Amino acid sequence: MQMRIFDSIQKRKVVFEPIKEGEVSIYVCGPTVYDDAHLGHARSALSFDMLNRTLKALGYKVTMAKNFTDIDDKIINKMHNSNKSLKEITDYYIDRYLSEMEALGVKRADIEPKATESIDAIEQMINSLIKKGCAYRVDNGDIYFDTSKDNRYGTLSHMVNNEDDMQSRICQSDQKRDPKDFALWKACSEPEICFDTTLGKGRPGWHIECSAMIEKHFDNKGEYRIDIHGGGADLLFPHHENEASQTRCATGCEIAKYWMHNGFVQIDGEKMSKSLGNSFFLKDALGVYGGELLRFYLISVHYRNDFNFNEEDLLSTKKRLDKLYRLKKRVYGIKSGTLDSEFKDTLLEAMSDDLNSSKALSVIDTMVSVANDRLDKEPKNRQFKQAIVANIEYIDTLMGFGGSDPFEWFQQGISDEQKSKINKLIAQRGEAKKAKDFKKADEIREELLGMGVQLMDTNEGTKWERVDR
RNA sequence: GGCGCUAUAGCCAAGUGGCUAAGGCAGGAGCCUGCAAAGCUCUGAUCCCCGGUUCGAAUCCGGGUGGCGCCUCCA
Repeated sequence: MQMRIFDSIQKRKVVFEPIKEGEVSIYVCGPTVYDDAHLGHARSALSFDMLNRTLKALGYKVTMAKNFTDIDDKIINKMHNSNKSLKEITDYYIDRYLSEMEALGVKRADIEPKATESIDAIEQMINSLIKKGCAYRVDNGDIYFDTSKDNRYGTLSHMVNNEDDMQSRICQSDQKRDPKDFALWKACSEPEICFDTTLGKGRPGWHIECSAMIEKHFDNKGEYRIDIHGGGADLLFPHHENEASQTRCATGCEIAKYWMHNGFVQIDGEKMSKSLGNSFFLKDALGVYGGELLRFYLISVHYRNDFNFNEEDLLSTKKRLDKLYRLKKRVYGIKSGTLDSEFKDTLLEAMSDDLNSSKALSVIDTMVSVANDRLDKEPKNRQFKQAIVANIEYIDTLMGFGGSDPFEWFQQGISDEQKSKINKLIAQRGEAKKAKDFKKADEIREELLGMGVQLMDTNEGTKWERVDR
């Protein structure tokens, strides 16, 4: 089975062909750690987590890098406003980011470089750019990249720059030779945020870190440095354009063979922003809905499309995931058996087609439906039950959901004390039912429903789930 | 102003030239059940509008209209 991905540069789906047979190198732009992660960070992380899992499932040896930008104007502002050190701020947000990503089931990257720990590579790359005449220093000590030296600048994003228009946007005091030029190195003197290097005292610009980190951590020496470079759709220009240009000028190589960009997240049809006051922090959403549901919801839309986050949709999507867990309850305690190869192939094929997670979910829906039907007809077919267990395990591995305990899933947020009360009432109802006192049995059922507990009489006895109304 | 994305049933959402346009939620009918719930079965779309290309288009091209994004820090 081959992997097909949509390459942002060619603007079409292409068959993925790795630089090295059987291996894939991926670099994804990570967050600037000056604030809590929002749903957009989650979307990006999930998109490339799916890529990672799918490539691994196809048998590739994947090396994935995701950086942390831990030196930046916004962080420095926060430092000045909060009286905290740079490291206190960045450590705090890196920790939070990692634990929130874990809650979403995002696998850790193999390499997690930080800008402040890559100064050597950054310095080396800037020096090399200066040597080649692709960078220049201005009066205040800042160093800029000279975009005019790269005749392929703009070929990545296809941005045609309108000079007249650009004029209005640049700051008058800027000493750039061309509006498109960007800072590689910002001179400064504040000790905590400056690095003493052969470039002078200063700190790196944003774009250079990714190029430098890729040089540092990946060692392909051919035409391309890495296989796939990913990030949010907004990064295509100027960030990725600049990265590509720097690497091209410094090394003569292209930075990445393929580029992938995930779509945006909107909230109730509006762009997320603090000023709008819409709750978009991942921590808030995780607190209310939990990581697994959030993951399931966010991957229900193809990664390249924009995502409109909406609580109503999220809750109807939960019912879809519930169905998987009800099936899991039906095979509870059964040992895993042989995976249904047709199911596995169909699911993996959907994901191999440019991460068509929407289609993958529909493949799972069908598996659940077929399994329920057959379990109704053959309730004692142990081998079939074992296959279902294996199927669900495979879903967990490839898609990253379905791995929780099915009873816990439906009983989240209910204390042991409440549970014993519920069980007592269920037992009482059982007695009433046995005595054919249906009036009393129904009263108890109503009482439980009032407590948010829905009963289900099954062959294996009465089960219950928490219901949200 | 420049560049680009998008428009599929009440809602969410796949499909990008050709059998009956996936799947989920909501709704309706049935089976099952003491009754429910769950589960299963059945049930819904001339694919934004107008032209064009083609034997054939939701799918390609042109023009509208609506929504959105990037061009400034941004996932």
